[in-house]
Amino acid sequence: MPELPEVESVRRQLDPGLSGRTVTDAWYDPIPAMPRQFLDVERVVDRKIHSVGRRGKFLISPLDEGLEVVMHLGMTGSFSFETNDPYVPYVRARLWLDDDRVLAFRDVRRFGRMAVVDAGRYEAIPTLAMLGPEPLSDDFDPDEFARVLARTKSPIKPYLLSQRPVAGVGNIYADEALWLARIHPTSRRVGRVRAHALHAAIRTVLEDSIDREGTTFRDYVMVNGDSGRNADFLIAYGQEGRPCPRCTTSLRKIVLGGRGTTYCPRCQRA
DNA sequence: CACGCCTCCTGTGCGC
DNA sequence: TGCGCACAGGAGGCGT
Repeated sequence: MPELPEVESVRRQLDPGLSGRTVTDAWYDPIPAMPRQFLDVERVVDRKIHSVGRRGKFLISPLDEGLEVVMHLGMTGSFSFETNDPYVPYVRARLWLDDDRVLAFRDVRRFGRMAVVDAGRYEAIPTLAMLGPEPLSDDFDPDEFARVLARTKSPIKPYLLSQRPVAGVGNIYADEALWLARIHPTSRRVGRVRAHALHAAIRTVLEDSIDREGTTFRDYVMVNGDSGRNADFLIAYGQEGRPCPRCTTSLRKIVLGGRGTTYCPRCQRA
């Protein structure tokens, strides 16, 4: 569930707590079944964290010595600074800091990831290596977006989820943006005009959600434990059977690329 | 080589 | 009440 607005909200709380801190020790839960969940994490020890940045859904922190730590929340990941609470289940990794605080990475489903890499070397993280432009930056250009969409034969929604045409859009905001731009999720031909509408819609739904600190259904919380406030504002995602706010047609749910997909069959034309 | 499908993981909620 | 199963959806990998 963490998509760009949720990761950005986490980043904003993580940055002041981690910037300038040196990691004094690191631990992670070694899972034979998922050997790639943690990659070279021990290299973070004795390194100073300069800042906490973000690309798409990835948190990226520059360290000393030309290193970076790359973190991904997966489906259920969350960060917190440990307190004296008796027992917090599903903590998969901990970083001890030089101000005596301990950063805990909690992740029920183990889809999250943490890796230390040479800065900018993302061969071990293919989605990051192929990541599309940052949607809220000038790198996300409407005309270029239209050209990229024109080149693919994939249905638009699964293509958005690939992170290649634009970074950070997941299942929730794909449904929201497609609804706003009036594009059918299975559409294989998105022309220039609709590409421009989708470009604007993606920015709108992401910015609005960031303003509300993300969408919480169950697992997503920020570093301070608070939930995001965007769930009450969703129009399409999870709203199957409710009337479309534009045309009152009942919203329909289908499975597309293995993902639940909700849209308005009347105003989102194929 | 782009694309579509399966898999990883675990808790939840539903139908029977 | 209990059981079994579909479902949730991030990204990685593999077959076509």
